[in-house]
Amino acid sequence: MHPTSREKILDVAEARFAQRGYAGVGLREVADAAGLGKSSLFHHFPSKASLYGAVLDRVIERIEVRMHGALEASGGPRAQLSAAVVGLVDTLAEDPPAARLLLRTVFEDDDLSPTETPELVAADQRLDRLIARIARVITAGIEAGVFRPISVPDAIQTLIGAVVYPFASGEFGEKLAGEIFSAEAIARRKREILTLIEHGWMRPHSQGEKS
Amino acid sequence: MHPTSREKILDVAEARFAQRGYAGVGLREVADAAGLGKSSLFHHFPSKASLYGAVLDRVIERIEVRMHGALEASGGPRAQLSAAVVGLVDTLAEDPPAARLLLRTVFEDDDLSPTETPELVAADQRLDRLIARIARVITAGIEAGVFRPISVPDAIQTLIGAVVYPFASGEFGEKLAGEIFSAEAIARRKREILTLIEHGWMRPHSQGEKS
DNA sequence: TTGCCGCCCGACCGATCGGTCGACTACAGT
DNA sequence: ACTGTAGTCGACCGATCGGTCGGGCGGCAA
Repeated sequence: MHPTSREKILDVAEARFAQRGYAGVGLREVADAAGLGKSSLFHHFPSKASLYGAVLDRVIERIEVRMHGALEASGGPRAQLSAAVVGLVDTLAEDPPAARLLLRTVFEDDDLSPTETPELVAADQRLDRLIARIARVITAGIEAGVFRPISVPDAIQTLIGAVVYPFASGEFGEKLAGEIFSAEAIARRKREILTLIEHGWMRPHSQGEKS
Repeated sequence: MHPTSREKILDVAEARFAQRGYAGVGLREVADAAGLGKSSLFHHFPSKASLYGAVLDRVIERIEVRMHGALEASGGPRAQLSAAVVGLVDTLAEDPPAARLLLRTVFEDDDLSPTETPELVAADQRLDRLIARIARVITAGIEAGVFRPISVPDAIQTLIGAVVYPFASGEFGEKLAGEIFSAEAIARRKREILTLIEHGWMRPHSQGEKS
């Protein structure tokens, strides 16, 4: 309802960090947008890096929650991976700044990685667990003969690039393909990825396979 | 041999902008790395935005040169698109900061787009022409029945995400898949994209098609 | 020799950066 | 009524930001 100040700060910080990047956003700007004085930010977060970490952790947590069910659901690796991709797309679509924030974070390995901010290492670990789970599903699919013997890390990189980037592409993407977050665009993205997985990674379908 | 000061500035600025982003890089840092005083930068570029634009334009120009031949070569759309992708991967591999710089630029639409820096609009136009050419090849492939009737803008977005992102993923990508710019990694990326295109976008191969 | 010009420099400008400090308010427990 | 505490604030800190200015230095033409 009335979001707490902390949540309000996280919301505006997420949008700003996604739009202008870590170095490009001033705490003054965040505070103003949250309706607070700059000093008040430091009562909720000890530093700028910590605020960024908290924002990032919250985003990754949302994705984790959404993909958890899909990855552990019954059904073969094929169904699990498809459901996970759909869940990821849905999460990114519901939280428009998320995709850009994630990719920007990957690019900031210099400014952010060496930092020992606890929120950042928490977010890192969360992401590692999530990726490990996806890798496990793909590996299982290969061993079961459902997937071609592809390189798992490269497949994950392709997945990230093909799923996350379009939702982070902003004005450029809109000039190319129209409204990014429209229902049709989201559906097109799911179809694009799913057919790519289907034809590119799966073996030609033989009857009686568990999907 | 002895690069001119202007080229030296462009080189170090490209690396720095890719690593830390537009807002994250100070001109002092660029000048020092180029072995110059900060004031000297302004004798070669009138502003920071102009320097960024010149860096970006040079990167896009390299890609344009490399892909031009592939896109206009004889052979069907299938061969043209494959050659173009290979050319893009090679260019990104030879100029490691390029991928990250390109994606970062896409994300900076706020700080950079409204700017009327001539170098930036030149880079923009260059990129537009390149994308239009790729779109034309894919469209031709669909009309010729070689490709499935896919959404061309979405296919291009997928291509950008799957080709460019992995080379921009830095430490994260290396933790996942090892050295990004090793010869093997580059070969794996080509294979990954090519098979994805082959199975995901092309119609099942019938004899006698011009490839 | 003179004068010009491309290149480089240190000093300086106002603005903004992340972060600190001390004080003030409102409410909780006792 | 007293005290502690969570939350907010404006003023202030040193550092750095992009950018300007005036002058120095070396080669080249007249």
